[in-house]
Amino acid sequence: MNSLEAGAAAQAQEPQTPDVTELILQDILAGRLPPGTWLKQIDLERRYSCTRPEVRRALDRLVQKRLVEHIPNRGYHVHEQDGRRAQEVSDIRVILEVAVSDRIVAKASAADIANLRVLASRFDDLVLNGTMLELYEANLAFHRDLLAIAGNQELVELITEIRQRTSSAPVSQWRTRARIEQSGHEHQQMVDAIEKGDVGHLMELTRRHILQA
Amino acid sequence: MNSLEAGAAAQAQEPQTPDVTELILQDILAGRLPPGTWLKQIDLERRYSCTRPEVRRALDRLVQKRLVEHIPNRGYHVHEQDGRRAQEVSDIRVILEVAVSDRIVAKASAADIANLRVLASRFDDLVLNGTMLELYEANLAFHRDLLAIAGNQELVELITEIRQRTSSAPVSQWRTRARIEQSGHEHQQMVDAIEKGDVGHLMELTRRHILQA
DNA sequence: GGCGCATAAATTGGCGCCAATTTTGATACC
DNA sequence: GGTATCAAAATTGGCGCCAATTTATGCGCC
Repeated sequence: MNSLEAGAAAQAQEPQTPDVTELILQDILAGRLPPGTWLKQIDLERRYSCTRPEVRRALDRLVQKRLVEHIPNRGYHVHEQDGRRAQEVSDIRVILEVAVSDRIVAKASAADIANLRVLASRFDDLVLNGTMLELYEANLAFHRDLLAIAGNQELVELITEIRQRTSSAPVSQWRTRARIEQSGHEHQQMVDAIEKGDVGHLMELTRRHILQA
Repeated sequence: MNSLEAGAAAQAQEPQTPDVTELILQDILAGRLPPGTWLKQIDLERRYSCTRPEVRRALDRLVQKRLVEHIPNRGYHVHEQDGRRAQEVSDIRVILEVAVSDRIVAKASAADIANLRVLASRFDDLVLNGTMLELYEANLAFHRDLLAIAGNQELVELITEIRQRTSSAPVSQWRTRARIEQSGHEHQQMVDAIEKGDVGHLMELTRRHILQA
């Protein structure tokens, strides 16, 4: 009788109402809507087969997320990538993820480690047989589950949010294939460090991984 | 010709369009709309003398900020305070603010220190002659400017956001007048530590200040 | 007298229209 | 030929209405 989908991830995908906000966000993240693109309401309306109010609500939410910029009586456009902001977000990520390294090592169960290995392997597989977006999502999934071990749910949500805030073109964040493979290797090393209980090593790995990812 | 108010704080107050979202947020923070209160669109429409779409946009934004909860076909209500979440947010604050203590000490100029002393004094004055909300804002202002010294603008915004996320009733966060006076005293001590260049002391003061504030 | 049901009231939420502003294009003038 | 001005087209954004769902109320029934 009563609905029980409080969150947004009840099912993997909702074919009924895929939520326009999420669709536009995916297109921005995938690089299909490059920074600077003007988001005309008419175009979006047609592109996503939705109504005007839905488009407007989605745009307003994306403005709140700082992903698009709104200029009154002019329109909405995809926010230009800000080098300084990206650097600042990386710094924040380093501080937080390094700081909870000890909790991760302390709390990680055998099941947690096994799960991380699966996610790390999935990332490695997608290096060869996957799109950039799939790679991006696999990377996100690994880091989400890694952080979740620390036990601070709010922290997981927070970092997911701020990662979206800057990475307007996550596709271009890994420049070379060599760098991607390196990232995958670092994931494995991080899990190794957790298994061995080497907090210091995990901290250093995390720091370098985030700063040059 | 062209507008230059990119942000939202061009002037101290905008008598033209005070933005309903901000008004509702203030009322929630001030405790005038306690947790659990149902926010009927009709009531808000009349209370803030605005139109239906404005109310709806404001509610949607507050849902994004996690301050109100939305139940489809039922309505919006002020989010109940979650003890676990509040604890987690405090933990995050401790990690971040302690982590940038060294940068604050390193970068603080004489002007910065003078400014912090003014803000700390203002807080102390308001302990005697101010409302709880004024006190709350003065406290926020002190911590904002303190963090700003570290040079990471994104960090300042982030902490401002997550502080709003939980403190549905900031009025009740300081239980006794003695605790408030203690907070004011701690502000002064933190500025002293910065002036002396004592990073370790600032870190310890910050940690305690946040955890029991 | 208590419980269940049907009807009515209220509230939410989707949708479209029209005014205000801006941009673009053409025309006339220097 | 370039520039300023004016008009037309396009886009944004405010506003209200009406259907769908839920909640409250009163009536009949057990």
